[in-house]
Amino acid sequence: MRLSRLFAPTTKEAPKDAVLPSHIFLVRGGFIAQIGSGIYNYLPLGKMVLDRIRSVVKEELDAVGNQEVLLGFVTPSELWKESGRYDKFGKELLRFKDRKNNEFVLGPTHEEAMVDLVRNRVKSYKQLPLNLYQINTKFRDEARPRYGLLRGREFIMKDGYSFHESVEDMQREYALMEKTYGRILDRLGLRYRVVEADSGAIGGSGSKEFMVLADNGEDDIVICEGCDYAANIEAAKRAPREVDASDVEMTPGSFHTPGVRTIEELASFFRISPDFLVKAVAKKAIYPDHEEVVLFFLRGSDTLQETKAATACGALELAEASKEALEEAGLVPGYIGPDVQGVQKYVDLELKEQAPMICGDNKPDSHYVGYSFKGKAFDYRDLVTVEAGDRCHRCGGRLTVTKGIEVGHIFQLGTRYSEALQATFLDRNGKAQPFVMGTYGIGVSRLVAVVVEQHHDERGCIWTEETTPFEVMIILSNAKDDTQREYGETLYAQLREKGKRVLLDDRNERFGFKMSDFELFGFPRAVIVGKGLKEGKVELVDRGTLQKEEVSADAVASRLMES
RNA sequence: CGGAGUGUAGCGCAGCCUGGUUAGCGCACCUGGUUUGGGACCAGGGGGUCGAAGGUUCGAAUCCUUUCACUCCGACCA
Repeated sequence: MRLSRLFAPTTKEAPKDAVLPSHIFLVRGGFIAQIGSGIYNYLPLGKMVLDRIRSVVKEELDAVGNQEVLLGFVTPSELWKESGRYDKFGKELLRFKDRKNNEFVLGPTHEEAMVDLVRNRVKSYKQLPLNLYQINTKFRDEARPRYGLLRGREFIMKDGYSFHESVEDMQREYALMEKTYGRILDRLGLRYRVVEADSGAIGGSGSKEFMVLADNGEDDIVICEGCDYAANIEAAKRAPREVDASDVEMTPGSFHTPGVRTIEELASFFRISPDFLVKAVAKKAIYPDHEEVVLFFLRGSDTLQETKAATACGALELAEASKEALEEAGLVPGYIGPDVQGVQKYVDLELKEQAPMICGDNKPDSHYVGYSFKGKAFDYRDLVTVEAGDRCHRCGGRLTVTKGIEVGHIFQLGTRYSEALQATFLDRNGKAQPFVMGTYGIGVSRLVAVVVEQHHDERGCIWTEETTPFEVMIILSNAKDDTQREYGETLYAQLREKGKRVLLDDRNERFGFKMSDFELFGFPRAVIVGKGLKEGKVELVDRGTLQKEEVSADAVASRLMES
């Protein structure tokens, strides 16, 4: 390709709302362009990167026996009603009607569609296992799209679904997918961690996320310094915090505490560590058909993890509970204690058997001192947010918290969808059984941004070998110089003949301009054809290090074929 | 979905408060020339329904109403 012919409009200025390097450089380098909120066009360079990532994904999946299909992007709402997700998915699901008034959705994920494809077509255990995937456009009407390709509304995802006759076989495939996803990310040149995850709305038992480590990540992940434990903060566990209660003495009873409502106020009022206080967190739990106030009790020094809390009470989501809602539920804000009646409540596991504690007394201006959880039958759940410095529940090592970007997610799905959609097969005994399923996703378009997020400098992108649109760029320092031009053309033809993906910058521009574009594009290396050519020399530039190396003009072609 | 902003040339912005001839600036673009190892210079040039609709007015980019889009903070987010 000649740069003079390539549609790659580079700019000096970034769009004013672009903050992340990936967003800035992809737009400035002419890889992508926004067409609507959270919707992007791919220009030739962006499309090349996308295709390279897509083919790495495809190669690795096909190598382990997965089969590619392509499902309709538009899905009849009927299927979503059948699975029960039509109501649950919320506003993210874009719904619309056709001319005949039939309802459709733009697929945000395709469990329903894939199960529908397989049901009544796969009828026997002899046809299992089966792992089908697609690489397709998805649409989620995100409340607030941002960060360029990282959180768009329209995006491209690889989503795979496997069908099995048993949980054991599904788990075998799940493990295989974990390995395969690792290989894909390795090939793309990304540093990542596999972390334990919350299964979320999609349902199912085990799930793991593939997190690319990046400062600008939206997810918090907990990593153990001592072993290989890693988890999304939403699912992270820790060893119970050690609390030394040996020299804490309390005489049980109510205590007048006017105006003391928060944990901080309470701690200074009693001159005691928040470890011995019981924090009551009230939330408005939103269910498909109603809303109600739910209480969560945890140690004063801990923070509620909302995802864990939502899972505990089975709510679709949790929202802030207003003071009025609390009072309506018969609660006394600021003075709520675990023995309160008439409200759904959960207590953190680490409070089990704890004593003595100070908690709300469920009446104004009063706390109860010397409270004991010993023998109390609450609904104990893991509710705390793990923090940096906590101890690993496996090895006791120190836990740290870092930022990551989710690029892959694998689920042990079970029979949730096959049952809902009545997708069954005949087992070895001739009995109808729902398929045991797994589901596996990779954010393909997100990976385009993620590669840049992890590989860039202040001048632009630095593509990895597997992701770069071109392996080498030939820069003619002065395109009007016949000697340079002839040499460059010959080298260009030579490399192309040998199958190299090469871009020739034949534009009549100044040297600095071309170098800046090269750095912005971020191809791994360039040959600079310039003044040294008279002495039979050209230069080889490495984009990563920006180091230049003088090479004999005759030898550069063979040098490039090595890399 | 709450709160706050912004829509003027491809991009970034000024002009609006205080209405008044032909709506400006930088970058980009086109032509000619000089340049050619780090985003050059000179000269000339093209490009705008001022987001849209309605209203006030002799007169609206500017004031008013409605509407649409985009952005930011938050909530939300397999």
